[in-house]
Formats: sequence, structure tokens, C-alpha cells
Amino acid sequence: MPRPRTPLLSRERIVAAALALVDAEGLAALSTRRLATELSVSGPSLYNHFATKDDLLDAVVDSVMGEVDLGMFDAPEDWRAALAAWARSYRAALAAHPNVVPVLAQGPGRRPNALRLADAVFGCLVDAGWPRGQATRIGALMRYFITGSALGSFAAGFPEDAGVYAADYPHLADAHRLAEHRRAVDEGAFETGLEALLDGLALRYARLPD
Amino acid sequence: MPRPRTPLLSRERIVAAALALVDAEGLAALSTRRLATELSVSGPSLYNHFATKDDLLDAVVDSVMGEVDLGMFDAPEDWRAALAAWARSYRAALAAHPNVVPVLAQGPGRRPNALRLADAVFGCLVDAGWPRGQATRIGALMRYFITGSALGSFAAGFPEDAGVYAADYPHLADAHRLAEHRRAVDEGAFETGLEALLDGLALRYARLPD
DNA sequence: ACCTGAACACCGTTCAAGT
DNA sequence: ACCTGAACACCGTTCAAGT
Repeated sequence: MPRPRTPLLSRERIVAAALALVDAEGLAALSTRRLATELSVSGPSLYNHFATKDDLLDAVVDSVMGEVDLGMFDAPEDWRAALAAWARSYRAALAAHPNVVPVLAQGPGRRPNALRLADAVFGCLVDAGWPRGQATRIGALMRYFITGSALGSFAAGFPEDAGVYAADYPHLADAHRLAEHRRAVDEGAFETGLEALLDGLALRYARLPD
Repeated sequence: MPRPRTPLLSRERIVAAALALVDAEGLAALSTRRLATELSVSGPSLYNHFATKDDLLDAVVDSVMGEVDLGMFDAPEDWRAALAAWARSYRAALAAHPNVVPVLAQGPGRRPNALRLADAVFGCLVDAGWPRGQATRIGALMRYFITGSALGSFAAGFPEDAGVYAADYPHLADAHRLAEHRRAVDEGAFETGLEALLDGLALRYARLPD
């Protein structure tokens, strides 16, 4: 059935299926052949819509970045509130798709939504009076913290098997129970870190010469 | 030449070669067959020393974690200074091997050096008087920030091609020059973030009931 | 115990062929 | 323009065979 009158595929359909696959089974499960099967199509068909698998992955990543709200930068009350709101929106978008974070954390590359995000954050900080050099560093360090917090659950990274800890790691005696509170631990750590970070930055802002 | 009298391989030799390969060409370049060739051995030979490729990768990751200094936790003067020294040592170890960070950021799993590290940090905070719940969150948020900062250079993530930014991303007009200052930007962002984070945490520590 | 070659079920990608 | 099957050079892993 070559060349159907109405195309079987579209970039949107491919990206959606790829994201679903990565969400459900991880980055390693995304193969062009597997994805094609999922779309009821033969492997090479995808190459009519994307030049390479990396190209496709770029589109998947940028579709996740597109979910980040940037509205708070349109008419920011103050930089701290805008940054906090943006950080929470950013983290929520990434936490919904943790398996793509390693790719997206490599930097914006040429992905439009990633560049738009970087532009908005930097612009807000400079408009608020931060020197350009400092604004760059703050954009970077916020990204460090947010991507790091979405890269994988802290709590889920510890084995539930209590036997792992006994004797060798005395302070981790209760670590096997982290899984129960997985969500609360991760969310609490993010909120604590975000507020601490903003407090620390506010101290520096107050010291800025004007 | 099967079964030489002195073994051709050892776990150490394999891990060292794998790390060198990942450092030089990235995670994607690490294949069992390629690694075997590098070691002048046939592909399946590796399976005498590691059960699977994932097993081998675990050993590679833990060898990097082993480079992190934990000595500052032996007799810590104060939690803040110890945490700062540890964070810098941790980041330096990861920044030397950025390509393995996505793997290691998934959590400690059953890797001994990763568990030892988590144990030392948590123990230091609890000994300093932090409540256990807070100590857990601080351990998590520090890891978020440190792994995020080592996951990929912020500066290097922006294309050097100035044409990418023109018109569409007005605030990023100078982003193409980030590459020149790559190291300074990344280091400056890490230091600013670390100090801000610790300042913010110190504020909370001062408010702790005793 | 530790290495080998052969084999299996997979990959990403190219390309000529179809309509 | 958009899909197909065949083909190429790769994967991770198993296994029987060697010493």
C-alpha cells in the first residue's frame, strides 16, 4: 500500500507516539522500528518526516519544552515571583516526562521552545536590574537546579530492600522507606531548594549598586 | 587463543577502558563490541567479567563516584563548610566525566560509592542538628543542583552561530559568545548557586528550634 | 576459569521501486 | 510526495567448543 491518498503519518503523530513510548518504557525503548510498528507503518517511513532519529528526538524534547508556561514574564511584578512561578511550571513539565530530561538538559541547541525559554528568563532578569553577567549565571544555575530535580526521583533512586543498608550505611537505616513518601520527598526538596536559592539571590540583589 | 595462562581481562581494565571511551566519544559510543575491540579481545569475552552491559555501566559510574572526597565529613567543623567542600569535590568529579552524569543522576541504586556518599551527607546534617526530614530534603536538593550543574555545560548548550538568535530571541543577542567564556560561565554559575543555596539554608538553620 | 566463533533477534539508515 | 521491502553495517547476548 505505497503512497496512500491521505498520508498515514505526520510529524505531530510521530512525535506524540514517540513521547508516549519514552514516557512508558524509557529512552532505550525508542527505536525507529519499534515506533514505526506502533504507528502501523514500516521502519523507513519515518525518514520521510525526520532526517534522523536524533532529529525526531529533538522534536520530542521541544514538544515537552513547549508545555512550560512563560506568561509570567510578560509583565513581571518582580523578578523573584516570576522566577519562582516559572521554575515550578518548568519542573512540572519535566517531571511529567522524566525520561526525556537527560536529552533536554544538554542545552537548548537550536530547539525553538528552549531558546524562547532562555530568552524570556534572561530578559526578565536584565529588565529587573541584574547585570548581564549575573543574569547569565542565574539563568544557568536555575536550569541546573530544575533539570537536576526532574532528572530522576531522589527518593526512587534508593533500593527498597532494607538489607542493602544494614551495617554498611548506618545513617541510611530508613532509606528503604523513601519510596512510600516518594512524591512528598521530591516535592519538598524542590520547594525547599527553590526558596533557599531565591532567598540567597535576593540577598545579592539587595547588595547591587544602582 | 582461548584460555591464556594469565587472564587478558580484568574488571578494572574493562572499567577503565569503558570510561575512557565514554569520556572521549559519549555514552552512545560505548558498545560491548567496540569496547572489546579496544581491549583486543572478542565481544563475548566481556561477559566473563560482567553479567550485562548495564552491570558494566554501573561499575563505570561507581568508579567516578569513588573520586568524590568525603573526608570533610569525618570531623566536620560546621555543616555549611563541610557541605560546601563536598559539593565542590562532587561537582569536580562529575565535571571531569560529564557523559556519565545522566546515568549516575538516576540515583545510587546499589552502587557502594554512591550509597557511602549519601550516608555521609545525611549523617553530617543530622549530627549538626537538622531534623531527619529536613536532612533528607537537603541531601536531595544538593544532589539536584550538583548533578544538574555537571550534566552538561550551560554555555556549550548554545549554538555559536549568531544567526540562530537574530530577531527571534532579542535578549540572547550575545549568546553565541558564551562558548568563549564556557568555563568561567559554568564555574561562576555553580559558585553563585552554591553560595546562594547555602545562604538560604543557613537562614532556615538559624530558625530551627533547639 | 576464561577466551573464541557462530548464531539470534535486534538496531539506524539507504535506496530502488511502487503509485 | 509518501510508503514499501531488501539490504548494509551495526547492536547485546547466548552458547557450544576449546584449553
